[in-house]
Amino acid sequence: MTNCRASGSVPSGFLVFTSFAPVSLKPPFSLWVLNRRRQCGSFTREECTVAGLDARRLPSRSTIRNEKGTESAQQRVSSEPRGRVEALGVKRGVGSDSVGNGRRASVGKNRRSVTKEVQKRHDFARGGEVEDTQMIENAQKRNGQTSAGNGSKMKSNTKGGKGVARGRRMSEDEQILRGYIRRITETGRHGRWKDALSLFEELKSKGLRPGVFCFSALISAMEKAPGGSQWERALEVFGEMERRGVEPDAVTFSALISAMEKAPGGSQWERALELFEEMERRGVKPTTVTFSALISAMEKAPGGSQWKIALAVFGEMERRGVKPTMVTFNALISAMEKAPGGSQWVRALEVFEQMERRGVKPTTITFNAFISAMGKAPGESQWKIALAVFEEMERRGVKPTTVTFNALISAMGKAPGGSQWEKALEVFEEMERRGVEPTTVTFNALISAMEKAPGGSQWERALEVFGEMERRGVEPDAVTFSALISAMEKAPGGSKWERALEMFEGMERRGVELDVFCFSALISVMEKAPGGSQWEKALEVFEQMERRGVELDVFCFNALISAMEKAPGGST
DNA sequence: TTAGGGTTAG
Repeated sequence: MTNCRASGSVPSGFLVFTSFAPVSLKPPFSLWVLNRRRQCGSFTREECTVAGLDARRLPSRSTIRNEKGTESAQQRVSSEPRGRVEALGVKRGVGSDSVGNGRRASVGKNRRSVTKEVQKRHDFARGGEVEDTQMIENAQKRNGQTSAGNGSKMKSNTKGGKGVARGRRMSEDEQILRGYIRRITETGRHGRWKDALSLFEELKSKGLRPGVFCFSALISAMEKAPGGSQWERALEVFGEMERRGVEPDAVTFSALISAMEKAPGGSQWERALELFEEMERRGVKPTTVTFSALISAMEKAPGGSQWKIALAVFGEMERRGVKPTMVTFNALISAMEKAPGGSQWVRALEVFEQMERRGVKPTTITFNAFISAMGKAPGESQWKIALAVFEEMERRGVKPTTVTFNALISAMGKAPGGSQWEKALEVFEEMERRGVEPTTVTFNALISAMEKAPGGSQWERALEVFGEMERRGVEPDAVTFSALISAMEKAPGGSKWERALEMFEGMERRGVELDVFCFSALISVMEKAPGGSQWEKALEVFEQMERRGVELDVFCFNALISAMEKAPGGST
């Protein structure tokens, strides 16, 4: 990729990164995150603010105990956004025993607050190879037995619970149940959460009793629903699990935390932390996966990552001797990458170094996250480092993918003053030479790079890129159009507002969602119309946005204010 | 038989 080689001023080789001032990975709040309830009294308002929490809302441990001794985890975890879930209800065919109903049924009944006892049972359950019919467990509970010292391989019993069978034979029920679990997992992986729920209902209707594996699989299916849309239902499933007295394990909690991570519009990161705490209360030991999922939930917090907490979680993981893996480091780099304003790009670099020192091998995903972090550096993208990272990737034989090239194009596009738009095109050409398939995201990044070229000089090229996209049948989306409209705004000699309007109408024709980005861009286009502001049109656009119920933000107001300022004679 | 990581727009 000689075309994209960093210029002579770029330090070659990866050693350049060690020249940065070391940044400690041990944050001051590592303990705080995990024991925040116990310790909150000693924390400053600032610490709480940084963590996104209201100090006044942090109850003391004793308050929680006295409040309601029998309060269930489900209540604590999902008390707020319940309205919507209830309004939606659970799909047809789900009986009274279903996840949609009786969420509170566990309250005060089966809830055991003594975590040790729970853990014993938990250990027992995990120690046995199968427990999903719950029969063994239930029988044990009835008999008041515990798992102490029972390390033998337990096999599930037949229906009726006559004694515990030892040996390799699996009951028919159990085979059927395993089949269901496999299918729930499979449908879940394909995003078919409704099918997963139906299977769950079906197995119950056959008299099979779901256990921890089955519930975890179902929660995981909810977690994998497209767009993270079923995160609340994941909590509901957890509620049913509780109600049935099935003890969740580390896998259950990890899946739940992961569901919080994927919530649309940014993660439910506070709930993820609460789930983690609940896990602690019950004595369920978090694993590498749990911690990684938690870091990811911090990464995806709305409005930019909760990067400090992500570091704190990492620190806690270290303290406990839970070994971070490549996935953990990738999540941590991403959390640095998504810090508000791209402020933590140096830390992304530090995490990468840390990873290297530990002998954890970076993969394509690591490098992608890393390149992306360079592209987001505040003020000006660190495009030279991004290129150096790419070269290093090559040197190590780590294969770049579409995502790699997309991140690289974006980093070029964001170079100071839009100076690297040509390099963005070169990266694209290189991608083509290698037969790496460009996607909508690729073209969007490219259009955006053209839009940012100095003096709006490449507005026509932005249109050309769009034409190419069309020619290839790559579907444009809202991002494409808002970048295009912005390119029209920047044309030298005044915006091409008529073209922009055309694009906007094109969006509607194609059924592309009109979001606040494209409305704001269109308002700005009107403001910059040649010969003075088309302020009346700007106002019209704004009104249309309101009529359509598009959520307004600071950018669209700013755009409107700018347009009004230019109205002749101060008539508005 | 159950759990974790990467890309685009003002």
